[in-house]
Amino acid sequence: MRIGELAARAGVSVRSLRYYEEQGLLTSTRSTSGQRHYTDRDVERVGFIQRMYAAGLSSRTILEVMPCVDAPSAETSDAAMERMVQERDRLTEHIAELVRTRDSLDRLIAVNRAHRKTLHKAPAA
Amino acid sequence: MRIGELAARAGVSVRSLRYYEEQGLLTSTRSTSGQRHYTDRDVERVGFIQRMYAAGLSSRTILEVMPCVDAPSAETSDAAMERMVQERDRLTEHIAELVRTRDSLDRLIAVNRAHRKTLHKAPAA
DNA sequence: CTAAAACCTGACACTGACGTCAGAGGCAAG
DNA sequence: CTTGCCTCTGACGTCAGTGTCAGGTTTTAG
Repeated sequence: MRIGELAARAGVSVRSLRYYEEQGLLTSTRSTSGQRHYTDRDVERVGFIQRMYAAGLSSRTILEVMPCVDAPSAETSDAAMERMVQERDRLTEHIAELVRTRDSLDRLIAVNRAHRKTLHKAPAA
Repeated sequence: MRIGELAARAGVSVRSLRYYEEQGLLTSTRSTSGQRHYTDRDVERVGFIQRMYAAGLSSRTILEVMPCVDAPSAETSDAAMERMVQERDRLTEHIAELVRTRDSLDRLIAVNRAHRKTLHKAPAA
C-alpha cells in the first residue's frame, strides 16, 4: 500500500510516517518513481511506534528497542533488551506516580464536593 | 523566603517559578526593591503544579482547576470542578493506556527472553 | 487526454515548558 | 566600601513531533 493508505489505517498523518522513516523507525520499499510502499505488517508497526511515543519514549529510544521487535527470534542485542527492560521499569514508576496524582485529584474533588453539599448550593457571595 | 530558596525546596529551577507566575499559577509578594517573597505554603503549591504538569496538564488547564485548590472551602466555580473531574477521568484513561502499553512491553520482553534461552546464549551469527 | 488526487523533497512555522545570556540592581559579610 | 552572590526584566535559544506551504512528478478516474 502507499503512504496515504497506511496513514489512514494507522490513524496518523502522512507527515508523521515520513518523519518516522527519517528517524529510522520505519522503512519502505520505493517504486521506480520514488513512491513509498508498505506492507500490512507496517500498520502494526506504526501502532507500536505510536504507543511508545504515548508512553513517553523518544524517537531515539524507540529506535534502540526496535531490535526486539524486528528480530524477536534472533539473538536480540543485549543493549536493546536492557533498554527495553529499563523503559518498562520507568513506565511502571511513571504509572505509579500518575496513580498517586489521580488519587490526590480524587481527594480534592471529594473535599470540594463536601463543601458544596455543606453550602447546599448557596449562591456566590 | 526568596525565589532561590523556594526553588531549592521545591526542587525546581528559578526560571520555572518565574514562568509559573507569568502563567498565573503562582503569586508572590514583592519587596520594595521588587524581589519576590514566598510563604511555606508555596512549596506545596509548586509541588502540586509539578505533579499536574507530570500528569500532562497544560499551564492553562492547571490554571482552570486552581480555584479548587485555592478555595476548597468556598463555592468553587462549577467550571473548575467540571474541569477537574474531566482531567481526573482523562488521567484514568491515560493510566489504563499506559498499563496496556507496559503489558505489551512485558510480553515483548518475555518473548525475547524465551528465544534467548532457546538459543542458549548462542553467539551472534 | 486531461483534470483531480496523491505523492515527492525541502524547508520553515509552531507549541510549550523551560535554558541561558545580558545588563542592571539588591543585600549580607569582611 | 567592595566583593560576591542573589535577584530583576527582557529576550532569544532549544527540543521534538508535527503542520503546512511551495513547486514539481506520478497515479488514477473519467
